[in-house]
Amino acid sequence: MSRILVTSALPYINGIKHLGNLVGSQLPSDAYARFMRARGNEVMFICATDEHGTPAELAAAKAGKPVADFCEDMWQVQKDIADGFRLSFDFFGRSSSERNRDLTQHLAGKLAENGLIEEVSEKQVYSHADGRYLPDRYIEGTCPNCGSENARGDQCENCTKQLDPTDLINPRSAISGSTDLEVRETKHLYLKQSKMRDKLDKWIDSQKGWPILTTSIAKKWLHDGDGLRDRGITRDLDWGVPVQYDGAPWTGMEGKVFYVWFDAPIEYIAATAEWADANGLDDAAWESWWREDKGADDVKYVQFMGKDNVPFHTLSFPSTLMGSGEPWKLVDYIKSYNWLTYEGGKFSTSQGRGVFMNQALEIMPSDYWRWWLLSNAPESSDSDFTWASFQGGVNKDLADVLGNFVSRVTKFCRSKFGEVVPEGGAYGKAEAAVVAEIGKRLTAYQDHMEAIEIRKATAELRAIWVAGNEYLQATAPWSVYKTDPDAAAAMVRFALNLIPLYAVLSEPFIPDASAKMLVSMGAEGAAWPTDLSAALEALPAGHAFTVPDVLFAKITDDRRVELEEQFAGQG
RNA sequence: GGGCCUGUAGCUCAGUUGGUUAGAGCAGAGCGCUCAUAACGCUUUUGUCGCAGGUUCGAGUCCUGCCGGGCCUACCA
Repeated sequence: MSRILVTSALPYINGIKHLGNLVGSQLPSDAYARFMRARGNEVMFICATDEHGTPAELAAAKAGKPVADFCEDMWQVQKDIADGFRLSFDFFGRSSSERNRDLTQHLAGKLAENGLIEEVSEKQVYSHADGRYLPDRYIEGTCPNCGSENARGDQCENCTKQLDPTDLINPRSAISGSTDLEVRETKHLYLKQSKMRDKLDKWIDSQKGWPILTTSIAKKWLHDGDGLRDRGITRDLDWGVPVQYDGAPWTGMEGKVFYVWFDAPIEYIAATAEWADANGLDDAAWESWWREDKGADDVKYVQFMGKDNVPFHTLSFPSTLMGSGEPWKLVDYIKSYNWLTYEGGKFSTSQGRGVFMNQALEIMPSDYWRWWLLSNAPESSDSDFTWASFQGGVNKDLADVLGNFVSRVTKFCRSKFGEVVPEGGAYGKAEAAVVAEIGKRLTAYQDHMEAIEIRKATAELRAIWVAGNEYLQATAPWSVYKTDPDAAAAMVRFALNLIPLYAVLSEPFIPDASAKMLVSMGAEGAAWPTDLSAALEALPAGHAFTVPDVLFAKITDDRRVELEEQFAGQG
């Protein structure tokens, strides 16, 4: 048994996320966490909302709410959706928590003690009309390069040229449109990541088997140009972790907060502390997951995220933890995902294109989404969501292969023997062959899950389901029953026993259906099999069960067309 | 501009350190079964492995160039 710490990238607070965000971190991390728990490991699975930064303030303003209230409301919305998708977080925290404020300030203080924080004076654009400093991308104007009138302060989308806000001709605020802008001198703290470069480089080199996507992005940042650059970790905002606090070694930082990307990953730790608080545990409980001097030395820590998050998790966050000089647990494996596209294009919040998490739950059960998304996870490259593919995957895999298997076995038994596991006959060669086949598949399935090769794992799981149908077809108990009811009884008994096995093995992907299967078979306590033969005799003759309702209703062509139209968007 | 990823059957993808007739699922075709959500099983068609060179006894796998798709490029998160 191992102790495994799993974190999913934190969803940003400003709105409801779409399916691409779900499949890029929360869903695979959940399947992994569930699998690891099922195998008997001690798992701590953490997620939280990422609440700070300019977009949150603007979203709150748009909603006409104080930002703290807005975040509290949105946290609840996201929490409910996470529950709807059966995301089994041990704790779903908030980066605006007191725990995170304290920890962020603490780590910043340590970094300062170790000479890794530098005060830099820089020029920032201030908008009088908006009453705030504007991040580069919130300034728009005419591109000096191509003349496009909608260039942003960080880059012109038309000609892709990198820009500085001061390069723009006729700059205006993207928020209010105001041209009443002023360049002000303002001081900020920088994290001297450049001093950490060699250490980070060695650390990354020492990691085995990280996805290419993860290491190549990290290496690029480490070695591109002059190498890893220092990074500003404070902002002129109201909403965030204050830079000023008791004993802070900085003056002149009043009214500033830490940059959201500095405090967000720290929330992984803080959320674990929030978990301890919520469960009435002391600090030792969460420290045993995060402090190598307090029990975390045997923890395996796995992070899940979309590829956009990789630089922060491979470089910035490790810089923070290493630079503190304290024995914080560093990540052992970073699983990163590509993007999910929608019907060949991008998901678009502004154009209402694609499916968002709340909508998804309104139209289909979570198991359907979990299965399709995970069996098509963008692991090696971007993958495309289409309604046709979704319909095909759900109908074929879930309804036909698994659902119908359960249905045909239980209904056949009911009609010939009643709703009890039948007595008589004995397992023979055919059953041994299935045990051998499933045993081989199960090993492959487990290996793929250990390696976090989710798509491959789902393919093996599916093959395990198929083995049940093959068995029935080969042995044909409906025909054997006519001449040898005892032999047929043994076949049915074996097939019925496959159902709780399938339920247990499928739980990481389709927890609701899995639970239904166990309940209908009266096998709620079924555990992950260590001995397959024994597991397939777990339901003894005479054990009562109930024929379950249809586990997965199919998606009709009409419904699919309807959904295609409903989600086509305006764009 | 630079960097990374990617291009394998109609579709979605596997193909380990280069090694015998290139695989799976879906879709198509045929057969079988009739317990079941017209479900299941078996058999089966299709590939100049993006293009052009090169290395090698041998390349989908390595090298070079080109073409196509995607992503990143540090103040959105």
